[in-house]
Amino acid sequence: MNFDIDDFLPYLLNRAAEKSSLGFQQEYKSKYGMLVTEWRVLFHLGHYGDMTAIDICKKGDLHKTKVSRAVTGLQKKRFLERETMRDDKRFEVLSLTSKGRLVFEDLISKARDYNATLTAPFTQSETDFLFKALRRIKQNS
Amino acid sequence: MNFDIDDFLPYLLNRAAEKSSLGFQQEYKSKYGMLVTEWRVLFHLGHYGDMTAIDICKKGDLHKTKVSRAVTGLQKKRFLERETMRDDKRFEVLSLTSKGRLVFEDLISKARDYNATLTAPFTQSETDFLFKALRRIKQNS
DNA sequence: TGGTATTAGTTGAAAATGTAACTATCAAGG
DNA sequence: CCTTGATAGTTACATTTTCAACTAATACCA
Repeated sequence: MNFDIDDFLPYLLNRAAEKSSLGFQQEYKSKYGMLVTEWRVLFHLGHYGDMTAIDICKKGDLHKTKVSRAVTGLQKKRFLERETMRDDKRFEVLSLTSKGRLVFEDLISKARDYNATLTAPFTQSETDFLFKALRRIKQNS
Repeated sequence: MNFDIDDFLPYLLNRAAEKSSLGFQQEYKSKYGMLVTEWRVLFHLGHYGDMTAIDICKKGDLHKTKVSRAVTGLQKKRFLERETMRDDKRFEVLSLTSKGRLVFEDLISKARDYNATLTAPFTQSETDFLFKALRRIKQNS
């Protein structure tokens, strides 16, 4: 077995991830001045509704310091607001502002298009398998 | 279409990549004190034989500053040596030392095992497709 | 030959990330 | 109550990464 660079899954995954991220980066970066983690946090809030930071950490495999900083950044941009929970003051509920929601709507539609472009070379069942396999790798590892 | 977090390919790829990298990290990190990029450079040299830094950049999608620093690190560990090319003094040929080669042999066999574990849930043809698809995504993006 | 543009590789500063320690709040048990 | 231990979130510091500028060598071309 000729074990090539592209045969080592973690490395191949990493390169595919980086390359595929590049094309979408300009959408949130140059247009809205956002960092990756900020876009991810916005994604969560837009998609799942109000959440606490720790919810986003768990759901998105993100470290809490990253989320903490992203939340600060999004707040500075007036994309979200935070409110301490009354019954447990350790928690802060994060919610998008109307401005933040507009940005989310714009980006999510771009994301859909971009996703479609990425999966265009594959049939529907191939795409389904690809996603299923990646989720499995993500969970098992 | 319910566009979930796990349905956005760049993000899913990123998470799969990070998770799958974790398990292998200890092999080169705790055992040999290497960084990811150092392991990747070692991988290239061990697999393809002597190369210049720029060759590794192109082949491995690595930025030249990363490679430059990784080469310095590997040299300090006495895993590789560099020699300026006589006919074009801008280039340096990088070659593994015998010590470096031993480390490579150790790690490459671990990498093979680890790869097998990761792909264990899939059939051979599923695995083949997965790799083919990832290479395609890497190239197309 | 001489001037300009490229290319290989390095370095320094700024930005981002990871780690660990920290504050504030709450829960549980005596 | 009061202590101990957990949890949400922030902050400080060290490590990495990124970006741009730099050196040294070569290529191109008038």
